[in-house]
Amino acid sequence: MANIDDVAKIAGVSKSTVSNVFSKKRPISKEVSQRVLDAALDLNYRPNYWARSLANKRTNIIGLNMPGEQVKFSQFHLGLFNGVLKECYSQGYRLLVNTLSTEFSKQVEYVATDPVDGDILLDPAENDERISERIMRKLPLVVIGRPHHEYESSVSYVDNDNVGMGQIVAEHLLQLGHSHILFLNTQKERTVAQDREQGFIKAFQKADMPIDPKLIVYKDGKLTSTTYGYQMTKRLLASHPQITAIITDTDKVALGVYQAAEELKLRIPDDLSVFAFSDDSIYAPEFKPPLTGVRLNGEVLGSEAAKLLIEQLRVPNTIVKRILIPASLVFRGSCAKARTENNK
Amino acid sequence: MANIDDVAKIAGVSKSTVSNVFSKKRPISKEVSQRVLDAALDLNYRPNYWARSLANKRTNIIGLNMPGEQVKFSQFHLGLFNGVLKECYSQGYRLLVNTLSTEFSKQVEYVATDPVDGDILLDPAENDERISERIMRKLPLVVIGRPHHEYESSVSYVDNDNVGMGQIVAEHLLQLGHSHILFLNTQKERTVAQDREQGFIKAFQKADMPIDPKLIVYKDGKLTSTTYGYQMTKRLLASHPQITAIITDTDKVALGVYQAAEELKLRIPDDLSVFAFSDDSIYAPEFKPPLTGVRLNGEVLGSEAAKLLIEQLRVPNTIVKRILIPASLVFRGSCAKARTENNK
DNA sequence: TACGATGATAAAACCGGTTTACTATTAAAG
DNA sequence: CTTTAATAGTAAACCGGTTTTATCATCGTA
Repeated sequence: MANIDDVAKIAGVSKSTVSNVFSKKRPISKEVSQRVLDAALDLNYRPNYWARSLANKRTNIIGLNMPGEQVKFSQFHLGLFNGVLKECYSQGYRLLVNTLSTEFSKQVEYVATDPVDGDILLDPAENDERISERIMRKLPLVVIGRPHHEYESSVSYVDNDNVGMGQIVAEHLLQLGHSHILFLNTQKERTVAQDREQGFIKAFQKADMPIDPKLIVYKDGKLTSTTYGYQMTKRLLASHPQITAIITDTDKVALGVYQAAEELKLRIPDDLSVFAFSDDSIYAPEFKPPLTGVRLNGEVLGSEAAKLLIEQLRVPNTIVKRILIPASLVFRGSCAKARTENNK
Repeated sequence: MANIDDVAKIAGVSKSTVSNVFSKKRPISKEVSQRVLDAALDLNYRPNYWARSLANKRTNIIGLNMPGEQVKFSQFHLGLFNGVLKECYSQGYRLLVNTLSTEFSKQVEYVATDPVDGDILLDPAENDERISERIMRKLPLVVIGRPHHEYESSVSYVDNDNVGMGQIVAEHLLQLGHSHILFLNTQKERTVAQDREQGFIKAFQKADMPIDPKLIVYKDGKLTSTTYGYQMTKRLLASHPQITAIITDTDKVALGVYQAAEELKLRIPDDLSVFAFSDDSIYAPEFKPPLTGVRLNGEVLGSEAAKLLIEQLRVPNTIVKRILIPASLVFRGSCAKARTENNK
């Protein structure tokens, strides 16, 4: 492959002139410019991306980083991904999807700086090494989802309005007359769990209704989602027969609820209303009855995150920002008015 | 950021020794190694990705390239994407998604070589510049989908077994007693159209049945898929009332067929069987009746493509390969036995 | 005519690694 | 006790760009 020296020689100019013709960092006279471009065309020359990045200390690539072993993209990620790409596309950035196995990235011969100008991080966890590492290295960073307290004020992030969502959902069910609502929350450590719960409680307080703390349960990380939904539904309905509605984290959990309900001969939604956060799955409409949930705007989340990051790259030292994306309910038929004493 | 010279100085060795400790290209004694690693840890040093790439002429990044303006990933792409990522993950490659707007990539200041070791190309087109360009530059390349004749024998590719699929579908319908089958094919220029048609015809020949060429129609690029399905169904059913089954390209086309059928008061599947290639959409199960189609193994397609490419990168001058992924029918209820004269 | 200012190009240093060619040391072989 | 071979490490060149500094011609102005 031809390099910048070859072009310089053919065009009869110095390499710095060729460089400036391509990078446009300094004006080069029309005639010389043309001579250089002609020579480049002749030799089929293009500036080398790596050499340029090395000298520029910029790559025009942003990274999308998902936690180690989890490589599966879901429907929600698809939207997110489309959002990020849309933004990259229009602003001239490439996207590097980074899901190297830890096995690889720990080996000495693979240790290296990341080949990106900045990163979008998914699913932040408590004491997330990925975050602390990037802060230490001063790498521009935007997190999708709320990071834990330790980083919350030092890192820009974009998140669903989980508090708001929790509240809206609870209010909706309260208005339908449900007063004993089982909340099958996700793992306690995750920030989503805490946020949704907070909204849930807020709705009860606003309505001046008492909350039974036993009706908020958390997923055990070891259980599969469906098993979790199934087991908890059976257990809690046995101990708390007053329950008329269940809020689940995902539709997979809801599937377990449906199974339990069938065994218990409870009709949905007549005897039991079921609600699921995240409308992201392709299965939601296939439930019988179709599952009511919220629409997570993955695409908006993605594009906002990308915008935020690119802004950081363009204008260094931008302040830390938080963006909350509101979500809307999607009514499908798995929620109904609470059964009253007479039709019980 | 600390660089290799800093580390060398602290550890009291030359930079080439540091380089060899990290790249492991030459053995360095245990003690010196340790001294270097300690110094690196102290300085929080990591080898610079771009400097390394420049010297090595390898990036360990593979590119996923979609045609210019089309940035939307669909359900099918999702599977494909998961397949590619799975392979990257286990083989230590990063994935660069490349969807820069042409507006950007044509500007002189953005012209550059691609920062990848090789590319996976989606949706090859006739006279595809992306292909010819990469062949010229000798960039390793794997195409997903069958490229046109000009490149077919010079480029490795992975594709669905469209010929086989066309044949299986036609055979299935023939066995159900349909003899007048309308084939709403996609644009004539696309290789998928040609392949599926070939399989379709093969099935008829094998069954020794005549084909009415008027019953194979092609999509006009300007129409939306649904309009295409709707208009063609109305037109062809009017001129050829013997038609008892319709094969469509996608479920969007099928939706148009369903609409037309409803207007014509034809019941599906009793009066009219409908089949759709590609099960990739989330809508297929939501049709009434649910749509019968084929399962495209996007994930397999993706992982096979990635494997092929990585093999090319590891072993230069590997021969050109073609991989066909078989697809399987998914029966859902939109196809039935052909109506016979008596129940017509 | 001489002066500083301006603009275009060139020469050389630099970005941060890898690699080649060479030297010094030690071990094994004859 | 040499000779040969293998091992460990280094200096310098190199990968292909960018950038700083220097050079030189041209121009307006005093």
